[in-house]
Amino acid sequence: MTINNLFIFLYFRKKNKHSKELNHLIMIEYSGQPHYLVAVDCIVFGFDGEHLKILLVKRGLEPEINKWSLIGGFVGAQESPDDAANRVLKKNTGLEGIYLEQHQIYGEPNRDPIERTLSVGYFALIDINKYQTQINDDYHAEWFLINDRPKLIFDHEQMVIDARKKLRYKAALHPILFEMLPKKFTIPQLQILFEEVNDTKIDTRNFSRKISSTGLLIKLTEKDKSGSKKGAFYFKLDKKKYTANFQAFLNLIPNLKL
Amino acid sequence: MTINNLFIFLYFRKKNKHSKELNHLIMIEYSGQPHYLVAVDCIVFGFDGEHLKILLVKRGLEPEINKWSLIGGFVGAQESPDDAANRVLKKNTGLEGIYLEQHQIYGEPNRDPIERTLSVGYFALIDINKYQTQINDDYHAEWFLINDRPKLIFDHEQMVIDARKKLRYKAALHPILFEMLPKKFTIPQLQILFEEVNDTKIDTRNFSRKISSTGLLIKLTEKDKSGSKKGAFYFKLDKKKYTANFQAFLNLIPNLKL
DNA sequence: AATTTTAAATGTCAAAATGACAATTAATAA
DNA sequence: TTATTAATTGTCATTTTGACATTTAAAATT
Repeated sequence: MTINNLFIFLYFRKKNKHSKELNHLIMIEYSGQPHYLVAVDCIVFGFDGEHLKILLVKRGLEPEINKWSLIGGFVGAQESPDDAANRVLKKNTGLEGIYLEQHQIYGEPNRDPIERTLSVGYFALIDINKYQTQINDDYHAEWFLINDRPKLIFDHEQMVIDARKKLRYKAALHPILFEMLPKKFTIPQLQILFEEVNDTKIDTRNFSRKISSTGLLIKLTEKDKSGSKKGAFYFKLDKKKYTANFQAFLNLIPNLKL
Repeated sequence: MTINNLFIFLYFRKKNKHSKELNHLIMIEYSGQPHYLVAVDCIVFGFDGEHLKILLVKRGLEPEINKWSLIGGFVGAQESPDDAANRVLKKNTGLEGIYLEQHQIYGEPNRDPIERTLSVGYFALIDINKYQTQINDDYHAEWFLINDRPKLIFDHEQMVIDARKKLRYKAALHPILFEMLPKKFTIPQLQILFEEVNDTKIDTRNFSRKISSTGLLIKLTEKDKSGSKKGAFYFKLDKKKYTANFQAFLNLIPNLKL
């Protein structure tokens, strides 16, 4: 009998002094159940202005030590899975307040060869530039092109595939891709990001019309001259409208097939 | 040291005979982690032709025995959470092959007062008529109007709220509501279901135009005379198109706000 | 048998959104 | 001054949408 099970027993002894039957029932139904490790794994997406990337780390524990893996960790006793995901993200990127979304649970009995572990998959979107300023090599994290990533441990490969699909889905309906851009960005930059995520070319004219019609962008006076002679105007998000319209549909991808 | 932890130790003794350091690392990082119970809870939606309903059961174990709860159970050692959800659904409804979708994990440290338990929330859609033929009273399951349900245990109340929101979201984009209708159904029936789920009135003419334009329905020669003198034609799903277009957007709700 | 009743099915039209395509503009480089 | 390059803005036919009205089929009533 483990400590946990003992605790249950005492708890109901106290509450139900006169019911032996009840104590018995608890022991069967609740305490006899198997316990598992619970982990979180984060698929961290970034955008370098040209391509979609993911952040991977070299795993620091057995099994599969030194193999590339998603950023993850076990869920501690005093934290929720969401808490755990935020914690490991901060540990590995130095960033707080990252856009983080619970995605799917991975729970095949033998997905971890050592011991049964269920993993809650998250996907995270971060501004790659923010990260680079805070980079420290303590955790051997590294950005990879999404289409040129190393083999990953366990079922992490599947997690990346699933998360990418979900990112595409979500980004078609909600303005989440801004999370991967700097505060000031240009329309051409934004379009490249959409094209990368959806693996498609978008007509420049129709794209900017749709983006403008959302009313989410505020045009700045400054221009980004790095990409062309003419320069492209910077925009920033209208945060009030962003929050208010987050659930609104955008449909930025023509002839969308998911 | 529990049996599980011992197992890990031996596993790496064997694989890494010459590395004491490695064995040490495993014990810290892997075995020292807390283990939790993992459960599934299913929000089962049904439609009786007039109103949206959910299926609840009287809980058969402490704590909160005899209180109303979602259909749930612990994840067994040899099954995935998906397996577990299908198992408990079959046990409580007699039905197999139910539409089932992983929804969200509920993992606040103190959500279960006895012992830390994480629960994977699922939502399920079933044809309420199919169920009624197989009903047995062994598990005290009962249908409740979604808007007139009893108080639920733990965080099940929140689960229902979340699942309902998700159902609405999903149903706006994908043809999932057919899962709650009999094989033969009429357009007016379908419309009432959409109205129930979205808590709104839809214009009859525009609705049938949109539904027709999906190409998902096949008109039958038979009519349902129960609702009117004229009778409404039965339709059935074009299963090939249903499967092929499942991911396609429908946007059946005008002025949708999620 | 003709008429009434009821809900189902179909029709109209102006406004908005979409997709395909081309011309103009602002800045630097030659 | 001109050429070059990418950013920006524009046109138009087609489709989709939302608001609204009429017709139709069958049973019930007179």
